[in-house]
Amino acid sequence: MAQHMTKSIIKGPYKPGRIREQSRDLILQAAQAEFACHGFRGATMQHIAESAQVPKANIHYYFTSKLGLYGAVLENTLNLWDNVFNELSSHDEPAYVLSRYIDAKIDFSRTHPTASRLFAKEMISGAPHLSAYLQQDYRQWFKQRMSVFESWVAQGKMDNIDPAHVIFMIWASTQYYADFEPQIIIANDTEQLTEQAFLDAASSIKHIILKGCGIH
Amino acid sequence: MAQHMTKSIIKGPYKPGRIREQSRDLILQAAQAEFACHGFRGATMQHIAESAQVPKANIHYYFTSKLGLYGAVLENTLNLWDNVFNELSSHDEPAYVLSRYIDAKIDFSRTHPTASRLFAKEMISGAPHLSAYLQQDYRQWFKQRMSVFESWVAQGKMDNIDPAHVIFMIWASTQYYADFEPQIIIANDTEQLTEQAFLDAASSIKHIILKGCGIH
DNA sequence: TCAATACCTGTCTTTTTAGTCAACTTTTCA
DNA sequence: TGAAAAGTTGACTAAAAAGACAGGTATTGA
Repeated sequence: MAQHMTKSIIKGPYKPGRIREQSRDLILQAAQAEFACHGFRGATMQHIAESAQVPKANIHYYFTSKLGLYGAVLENTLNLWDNVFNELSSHDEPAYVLSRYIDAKIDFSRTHPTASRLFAKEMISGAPHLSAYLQQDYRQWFKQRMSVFESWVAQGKMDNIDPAHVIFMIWASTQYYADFEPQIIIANDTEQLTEQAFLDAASSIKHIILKGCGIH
Repeated sequence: MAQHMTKSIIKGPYKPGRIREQSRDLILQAAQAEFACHGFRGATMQHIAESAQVPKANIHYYFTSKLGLYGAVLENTLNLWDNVFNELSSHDEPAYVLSRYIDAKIDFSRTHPTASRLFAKEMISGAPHLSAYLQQDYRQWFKQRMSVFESWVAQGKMDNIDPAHVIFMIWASTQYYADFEPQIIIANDTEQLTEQAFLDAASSIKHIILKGCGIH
């Protein structure tokens, strides 16, 4: 019992499923980095195992296969996206809504660069594992936001621009700072991107998007 | 001799190096598609061989190794970029220069989507095979264009925005239509992107960038 | 405390992969 | 035209890959 208590203090109180959750998270995190860097085919279970510092067989205890692990990583990452997506809510003032959305997207690029890269890799490969998501949640979200933009155009609150291109521009510009980091680092003559660099980027993007769309 | 002539008519006149060039191009094209879709590690020589419809051993006759082939593909693709890069030339009228550049970039996304994706994949992986290029040609090009923008700002021809972010926004927005095609296709409720769709995208991007930067 | 359950991992198998090589055919040019 | 050079390829090797599995240890709750 004394032994158990000692371990308890170190590892935290016993709880069923606690170890499972902990181990899964550890593996998922290592897998996300590996898949983001090398894509599904280029990633290896051995590398993921080494990165997570667990034996390869342990990964197969928690995940059925490489594809199953990849699916779990994608699902895990999709939940993160959702929060940022919902930031672009319905509101009367386009300037307020778009500003907040751009800030949230840039912040996501800074705090979750591997998540951004994972999706970029998947998209570039033709999104073979995301078709269900794209057809469902994403499509619905996109249509809703489109109608919000259209109402703004109708109310004369912004220029008559196809909202789809505005949304694409915001996504492209904000994700660029996560996905194309090496290019930006070299252009900026720096070692790594500071938080201030991201804030400056957000500021420039907001200026160009808002003014460019005729939003006051 | 008659046999030779017959073949000559079909295959074209004999020329030293002709076969070499033809076979290399065939393989390079198949390799570009494979690397663009699956990345360096995820690509397999077997798939490239099948796609190019040559035996795998033939690839190794023309290219030293998988890495050598990848290097050749990258080099081949870099030359394409250069042409588009140089489109952003020095000129007195920012509206003219940026419009032409955005048009050229969007056209590149439409006509060379795999080239765009290849670079995107390489960048997302941390650009391990492009450091030499980034440190040399790219860095130099970037600095030159930056000074052009700065002179425009000094002359009051555009708003006082960090030019780096403007360039990044243009790149991000134009490449998005090649790299994130699946997302755009689903958002647009279409089967594939038409030339008109690219022209519309260019039009919207030009509107937002020019107006957003205060360029008349 | 003691089954029962959950968790862990070294070792093995099978498949896939990059790359080699020697025998072969086609092309070239003097 | 014929010998040298260039191009072609089926069959092979060695390494790396995903995954299976049995025999272990740790955790849990009654």
